[in-house]
Amino acid sequence: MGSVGTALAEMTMPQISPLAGEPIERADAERLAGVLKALADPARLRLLSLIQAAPDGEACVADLTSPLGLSQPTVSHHLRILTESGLLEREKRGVWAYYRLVPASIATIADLLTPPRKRATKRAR
Amino acid sequence: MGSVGTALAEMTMPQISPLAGEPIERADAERLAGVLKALADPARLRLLSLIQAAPDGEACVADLTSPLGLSQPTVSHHLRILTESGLLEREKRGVWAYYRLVPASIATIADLLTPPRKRATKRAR
DNA sequence: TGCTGATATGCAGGCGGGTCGATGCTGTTG
DNA sequence: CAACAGCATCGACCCGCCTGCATATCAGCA
Repeated sequence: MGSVGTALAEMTMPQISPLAGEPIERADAERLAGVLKALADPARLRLLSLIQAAPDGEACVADLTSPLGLSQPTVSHHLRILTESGLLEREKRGVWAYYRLVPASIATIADLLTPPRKRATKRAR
Repeated sequence: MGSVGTALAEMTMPQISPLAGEPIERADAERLAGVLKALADPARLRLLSLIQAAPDGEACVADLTSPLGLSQPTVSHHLRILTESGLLEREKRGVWAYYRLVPASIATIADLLTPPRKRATKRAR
């Protein structure tokens, strides 16, 4: 396991909003940008949308290639990026790999992007 | 003026959420991805953060180059992208160009990314 | 055991984007 | 009017990413 691409969905979800209080630092900006980069792709947005709208809120790769019009390796690639960003979770049942949303992650991003109008931003310290 | 890069901040703000209801279409995905691409950059996130934290909620280019550690043309480039995405607005006073946030735009993005947990999402059909 | 099907990975091509230096433009100042 | 300062644009370089093809891996099945 000396390689690089395994189990990194840990430090992905940032905590500091760029829209509340003092300017964010470089490291926080890069982490938030990383998750936003995962979102900022039409194919991946459609993947999230397709999975969310799937019968049980889950879908496997074969169900997604046709609606997207992309090849199977490309779809796997996008699903991998979304999973490593913490936006999707993967469960392998038999030969199929089922992907489903992680609502908390997306909610966190939405929260960070919400200006301090209605959210309290928890400035309680 | 037959060029391409002028006054495009019109069809930028999307309306359809990828996380509520039926799958989004390709065009909507591309528009939302466009705005997210504008956000998905550390320098631009820090720019938004710096402007938001500025004394009157506004800042000019010269105030932003030093904290970012980027050259003035690069900062102008990022500000241009943010402005064309509808996230910033520009007001030129004399020689200075003052940029400020457009909270409604960012709130729209945050709203589209909010899963139908707390938001009503208008599932009325 | 050997085969088929579903998924992941390697590799390569092509395009878009971030960055900087140089330059042009405009408004201010002496 | 001349010099200067702030900002935008241009051209260029380089890196990362999206995509597909080929291939490897793994589970189920005859």
